Amino acid sequence: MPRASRDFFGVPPQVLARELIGQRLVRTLDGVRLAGIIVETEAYLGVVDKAAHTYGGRRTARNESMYAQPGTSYVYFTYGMHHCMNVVCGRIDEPVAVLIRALEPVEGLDEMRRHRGARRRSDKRLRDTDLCSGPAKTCQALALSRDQDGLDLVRSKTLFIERIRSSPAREESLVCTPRVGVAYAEEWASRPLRWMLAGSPHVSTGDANSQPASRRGPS
DNA sequence: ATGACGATTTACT
DNA sequence: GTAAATCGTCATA
Repeated sequence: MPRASRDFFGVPPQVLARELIGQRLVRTLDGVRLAGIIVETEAYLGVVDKAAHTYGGRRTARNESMYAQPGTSYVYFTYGMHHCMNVVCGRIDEPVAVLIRALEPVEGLDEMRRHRGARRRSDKRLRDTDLCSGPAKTCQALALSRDQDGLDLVRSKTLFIERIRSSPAREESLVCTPRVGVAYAEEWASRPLRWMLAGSPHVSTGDANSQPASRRGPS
C-alpha cells in the first residue's frame, strides 16, 4: 500500500481535508499495526481563521509544529485530559492543518479497545463505532499524545497515511458541514469546513446523511 | 503569579 | 439535554 508523499500534503487544508477522507491512518506500536479509514476531517485555515490555534499568527511552543513542513503531525492537549491530531499541510511556515476527527477502525481493534477502555469507568465493551468516533477518541485508541507531535508522516515508521488502492471518496459521497466545537469563532464558526464520508456510522456527531458536499461545497 | 479557557468525552437526570 | 472532569497553555499583570 503506497505511503502518502510530501506532495500529497502540500496542498491547502480545504483540499487535503477532502483528500484524506477514505485514506488509511496507520499507527504502529511494537511493530503491531493499528489502523482506520479516515471518515471525518476539519480544515483549519491558519492566520485568518478565528477557530485555528494559529489565528493572527500566534506561534508558541504548543503549536510550533503547525509551522513545519507539510506532512508533519500536530498533536495538542486540551480540556486537561484529551489529545487531538492534525496533519499539517500547505507550505512551510504557513500554519494550516487538517484535524482528524474520526476513523472507521480496520486493524488492531482489540488493542484500540484496550486503549479506549483504560481511562473509562464503565468496563462494558465498546462498540466499533465508539472506538474512533471523535478526535480525542481517535488519539486515545491509537495511543497518540504530545510524544507524537512533530513527527514527519512521510518518513515516520510509527505514524503515517496509506493511500487506498481504489480512488478516494468521490465528491458525491462526501458531506460538508460547519466545524464542531468552535462556536467562539464568530463568522468562522459557520463556515462549512468539516467533511464526512456520507452515511458512515463512525463519525463523531450529527449524522453523515445530511446534505451532500456537492450541494454545499467548501468556501 | 494568576485566572480563564478550551478544535472533548462521559455519565447522569 | 446538562454538567462534571481536569490541567496545560496563554494572556495579563
